[in-house]
Amino acid sequence: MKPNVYAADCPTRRILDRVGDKWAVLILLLLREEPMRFNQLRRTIEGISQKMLSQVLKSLERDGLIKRRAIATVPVTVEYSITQLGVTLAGAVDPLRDWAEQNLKDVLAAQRRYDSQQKEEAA
Amino acid sequence: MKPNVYAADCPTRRILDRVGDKWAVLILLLLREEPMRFNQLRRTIEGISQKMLSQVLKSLERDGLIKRRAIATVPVTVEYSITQLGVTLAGAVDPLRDWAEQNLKDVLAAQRRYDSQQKEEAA
DNA sequence: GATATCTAGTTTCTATTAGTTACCAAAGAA
DNA sequence: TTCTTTGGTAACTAATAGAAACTAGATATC
Repeated sequence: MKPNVYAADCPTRRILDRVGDKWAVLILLLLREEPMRFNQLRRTIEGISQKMLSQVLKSLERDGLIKRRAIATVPVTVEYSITQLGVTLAGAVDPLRDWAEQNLKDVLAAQRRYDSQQKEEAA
Repeated sequence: MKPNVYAADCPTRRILDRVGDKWAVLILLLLREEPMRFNQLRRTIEGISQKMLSQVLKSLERDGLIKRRAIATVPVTVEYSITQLGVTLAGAVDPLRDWAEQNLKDVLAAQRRYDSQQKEEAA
């Protein structure tokens, strides 16, 4: 009864797409360390815009992976924290991050090989 | 000496982006099962266009994750197969796929909760 | 002989999405 | 008075994903 991950309508693929999100995983890993506020996240993640951050936080909350808590201070404080479900997903992402760190050199070397061969063929 | 995954120029993030690619992981998992030809892949992966398939195959080859082998038949046959490096990456993706399969129900439930609450607030 | 088929792509164009910039309200500080 | 802070939103633009048509070269069909 294995779901067919290659079919267009496979619900598992919807989740893989979600995880594939450029910023989502980064945010999840950060919030696993400690709860954080909106602008704190923005400053930590280089290159993310307010709009994207707001958007991704909303979708992560919708998926039940993080929690949003607004505190009535002035100006208002909004704290984001990871949920139990989010922690398990972050755990599943760890092997991937480890792989990236261990194999980065090999990938870069492969890219250089490929690029120099392409240049050769063009000449 | 931990790389800062949250910095814009972190090379590890380049790889996470790569893995985050919608089709790349799907193709990698397929080729781990058995080598496949271009149109065979296209038919198996529902919803992928020829352009995207061609593009993703090229970038996977560039990263040294798959191999391309053209056989001089008529019409020409091109076989794609996974490399050793690709196998290790696919292995790191497995926990993610397992997580998706196990927790899909919870995610969908969270989405329904969120959506109905939004509708309530709008009313 | 003209047309259709297979292969593995590329080209062109459009729709969607990602990202940038400017702006909002409310309150405190300079 | 203007500037800064909070956590966003609205409008706009750049980048990318995807749809559809086209390519080549040889073989099969009408």
